[in-house]
Amino acid sequence: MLIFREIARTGSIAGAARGLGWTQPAVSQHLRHLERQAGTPLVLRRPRGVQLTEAGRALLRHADAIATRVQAATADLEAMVQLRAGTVRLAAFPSAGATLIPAAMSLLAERHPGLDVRLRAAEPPQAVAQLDAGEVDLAITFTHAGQTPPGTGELTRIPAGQDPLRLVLPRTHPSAGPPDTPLDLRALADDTWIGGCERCTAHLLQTCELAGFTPDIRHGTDDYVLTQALIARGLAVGLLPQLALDAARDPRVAVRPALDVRPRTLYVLHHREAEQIPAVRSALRAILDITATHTPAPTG
Amino acid sequence: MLIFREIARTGSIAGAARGLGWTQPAVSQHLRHLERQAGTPLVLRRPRGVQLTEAGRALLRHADAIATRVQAATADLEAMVQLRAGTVRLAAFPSAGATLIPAAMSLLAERHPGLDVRLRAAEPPQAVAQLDAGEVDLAITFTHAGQTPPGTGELTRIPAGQDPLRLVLPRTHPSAGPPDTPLDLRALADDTWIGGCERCTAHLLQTCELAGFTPDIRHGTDDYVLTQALIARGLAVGLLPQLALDAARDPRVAVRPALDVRPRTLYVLHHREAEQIPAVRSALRAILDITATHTPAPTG
DNA sequence: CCTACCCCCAAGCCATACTTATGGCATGGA
DNA sequence: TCCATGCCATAAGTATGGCTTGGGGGTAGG
Repeated sequence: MLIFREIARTGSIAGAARGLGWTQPAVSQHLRHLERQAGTPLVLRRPRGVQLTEAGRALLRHADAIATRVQAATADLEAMVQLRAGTVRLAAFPSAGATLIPAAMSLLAERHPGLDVRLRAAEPPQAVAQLDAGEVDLAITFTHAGQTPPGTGELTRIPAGQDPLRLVLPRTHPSAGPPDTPLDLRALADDTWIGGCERCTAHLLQTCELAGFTPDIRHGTDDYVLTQALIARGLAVGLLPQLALDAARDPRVAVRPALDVRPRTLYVLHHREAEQIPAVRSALRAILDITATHTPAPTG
Repeated sequence: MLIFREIARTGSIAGAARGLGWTQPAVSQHLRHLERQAGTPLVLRRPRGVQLTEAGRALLRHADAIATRVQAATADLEAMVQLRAGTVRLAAFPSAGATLIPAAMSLLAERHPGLDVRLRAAEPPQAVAQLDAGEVDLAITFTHAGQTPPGTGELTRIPAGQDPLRLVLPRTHPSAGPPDTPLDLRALADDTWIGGCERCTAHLLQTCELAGFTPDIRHGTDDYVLTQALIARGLAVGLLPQLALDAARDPRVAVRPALDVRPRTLYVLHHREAEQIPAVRSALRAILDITATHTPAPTG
């Protein structure tokens, strides 16, 4: 095709060969092959070169259109490679989606303004499911200490820092004391508790068992604003991740570090080959850049 | 390209291989090569097959458009090969253009209604020039006996019958006698003559010289209607080809065969390779079919 | 746990395609 | 008229690329 266009452009087979950096017989053979499968001559051989036949002119029109399309295709792909275009779909758990991810998206937009980044909030199990279904490219998830990390088989799991858990109390609570002093869980053994998401509640139960008591969990929600509202009213105490508090801190609650409670670990998950996709790779980099500066590295 | 479309269509490399009649690694290698020059993965390999990436979807759109264009190109070319489309440009001298060629065009239109046949009138030298310039595909020409046939080198010349010359006289002329009885030129040695085109006049002169006299040529035109009008008025006698009389016979003139005057020979000329062009070949056939039935075969 | 499916990798063989070399043909100038 | 120049076609050789076979890893489904 390209050969035929060059023949038409230069008006001779030898000229096309020069233009393509080939020898004259090579071009001649290609033309012959093309004419063979066309079933009709495409050019008339004249002493001073060649002249297109009607069929040749018809083919040339199509060849030009095809060349234009090929050029458009390569331009599109190149734009994606050069990160001037492309889409990345993210699934993140809410508290990360409200803190780390927006920061990463800003960073990414700064680095590559042409990228189209789309975020949807999803708890870890749902995020993994969406990743499996091909609905998102990256999943930002977490696991609490002692829980099995997500990602079955072909998913790549990248640790992305840790998120410490904080005890959240009513300001009026006897243990509401100095904010930066760690508080032993057992001080709240007789309080009313509010749990978080399913896995968070399970972790809370397990942690308290380790501390020697069974918490009286009467409320439950994965909404950290609701949780703090209840706590602010003195209706419960809770164990909230720092990210949730970063996202929305109710000024009416007291926060203290929890003694002997290990942080949750954040992960970014993706399909193994997805890292080769330029837009996905750059998004992953941006996320890891943000998490590296905003959360402590995982300890194990 | 086609391979990638098949992969996208079947959703797996192995499926594409089955569809193409190839083995799976062959398709895999092609895809790898395509991804290499694209610079980004085009599909994600999943356990149950593959899934197109964003770049893959973009490429697929272009590939579909290109495939459509390729299909259109092959359809166009096939239409030309099957004579459902195509153009033939003819140059013919006027008297043939008024008689044989219209008949041939009708025959051709009957055989291949889709063809676009275009005719322009041109005396033999001009017709050859137009053929050389690529302005027409076929030239219908003639030469009188003793003249050198046209066609220099790379042109193919096909004899297409002969066209006898007739003496044309006023009905009142003493020699106007029985129409089918040949008349000796010398009977008109003392008449006033009208010549035709340049080559026809030269032939007239030469023929009369051979007969032993020099004709008194006072008028000249290649318009055979005008010629007959002059003759009808008794202003001259002339030597006209039968085709010219077939085209327009003035009822006021007498026509007799000319004794010892050899007919002119008709030729169809074309570029050697032009015969491979379906539309041109079929037009040539039609013309030869007509001339074969309407004019005697050339004798030499 | 095993089978089936899909994909990748490595090695070998064959075909395609480009090259060099040669000849024919037409044009233009000495 | 002869030679020189360009163009194209053909033929033969070589090498690159591409397809095949054989083997392995991994994941779903029975």
